[in-house]
Amino acid sequence: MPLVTSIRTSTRNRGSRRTEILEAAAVLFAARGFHGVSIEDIGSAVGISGPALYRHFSGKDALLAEMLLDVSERLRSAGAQVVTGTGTPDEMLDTLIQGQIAFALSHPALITVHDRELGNVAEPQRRAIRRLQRLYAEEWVTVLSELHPACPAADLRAATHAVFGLLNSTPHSAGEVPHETMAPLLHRMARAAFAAIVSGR
Amino acid sequence: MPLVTSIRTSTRNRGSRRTEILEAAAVLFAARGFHGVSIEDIGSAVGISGPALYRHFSGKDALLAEMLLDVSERLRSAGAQVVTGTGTPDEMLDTLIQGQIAFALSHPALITVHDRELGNVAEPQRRAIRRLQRLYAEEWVTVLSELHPACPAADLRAATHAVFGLLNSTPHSAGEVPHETMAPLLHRMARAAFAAIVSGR
DNA sequence: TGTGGATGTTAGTCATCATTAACTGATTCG
DNA sequence: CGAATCAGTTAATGATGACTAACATCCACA
Repeated sequence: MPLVTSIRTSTRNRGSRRTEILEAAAVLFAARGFHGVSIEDIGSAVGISGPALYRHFSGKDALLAEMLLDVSERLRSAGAQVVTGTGTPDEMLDTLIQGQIAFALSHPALITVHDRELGNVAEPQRRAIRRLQRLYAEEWVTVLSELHPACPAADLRAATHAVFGLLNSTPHSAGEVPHETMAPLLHRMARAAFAAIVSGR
Repeated sequence: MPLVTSIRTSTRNRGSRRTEILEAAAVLFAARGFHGVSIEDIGSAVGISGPALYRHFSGKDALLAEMLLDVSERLRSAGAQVVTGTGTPDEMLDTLIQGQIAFALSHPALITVHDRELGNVAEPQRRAIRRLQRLYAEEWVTVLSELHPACPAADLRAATHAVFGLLNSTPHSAGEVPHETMAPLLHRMARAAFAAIVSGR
């Protein structure tokens, strides 16, 4: 019995509820972990209550899976666009870094959930998410390998994950520094970290 | 009815069971999150079953709290020793980085739990853990502020957390590269990242 | 020798939670 | 105007899980 009858006039607001739920769930999952959040919690965060979620998702697991799949896909496709496009490897790396920073700063909860909760996704979709994550990381590694041809790919992979850790730290140290300061700071640190890969003492 | 009667001869192995439990729990918490692990899971991981844990800890919450308190305390005290000792700021920073890397490489599960699960600790002890974490970070900031006197403390704090993210990434990208390669790589990247704090383009 | 404490065990208990059922009001569209 | 579909609601249901109770061993030691 929705007391507030739909304010939205027409077109039925396609999918807005789904994304609204996904966003609220991301914040809750980031704060308390997947198993620490109940269906009722998520529902009441968007003003509906409990089992109404099943009108939009087939279950809690499916909700998490879709969230992670969506994030992984967005990152990977943004990355692919960079690598496909024109530019020197150096410029590509800058663009990749900038994209990751922009995403981490604007969707901190999603980033947090993204690298914490994969273990709670069941096997059919787990593999798909892992694959997208791997593809995304491989794009970074490909660019890096042009800048450091002598460096073993395994090291480049490790360095990439380390820089992901650096860039994704924003959700944890959030609020203290404005984005306009944070973004260039992180960018410089990431560039410098990559430049230090070379094993020259 | 312990079929295997105590192999340990004497002195009752003070507290060995406690630490054994803490270590097993850390691995499980890191993999599936605090709420994703049951008391029964932890018990069977150390060969006892379920409620036997209550002979060692007053509850699941207390177990997590003690785990985080212990890690935070170990890191902070190691950090304090560095800062108190002699040496140039540059050397101190190297020592701090080295200590963090050594800890992250040898206790990946603890590091993971440490920066994920604070939100699941209740308020009396949450504050204590936060305090230790803050003190530890402040030690890094103090050293950094001698190297970058012109830089605002807030930026140094953000940079410190970013480097924590970089160094603590090891658990996620583990196994691919041997420690002997990983440790110096991370060290170089961390040093370079800190050197890039200076806002000079 | 036998008593007490430390450690376990198994069998409840009580809450919480994901999911399903049954039912209701609106909107759209023929 | 209906009838269908969408998007909610509240009330079960069934599992799981934290914690407690009652009971058993073993070891140290007086």
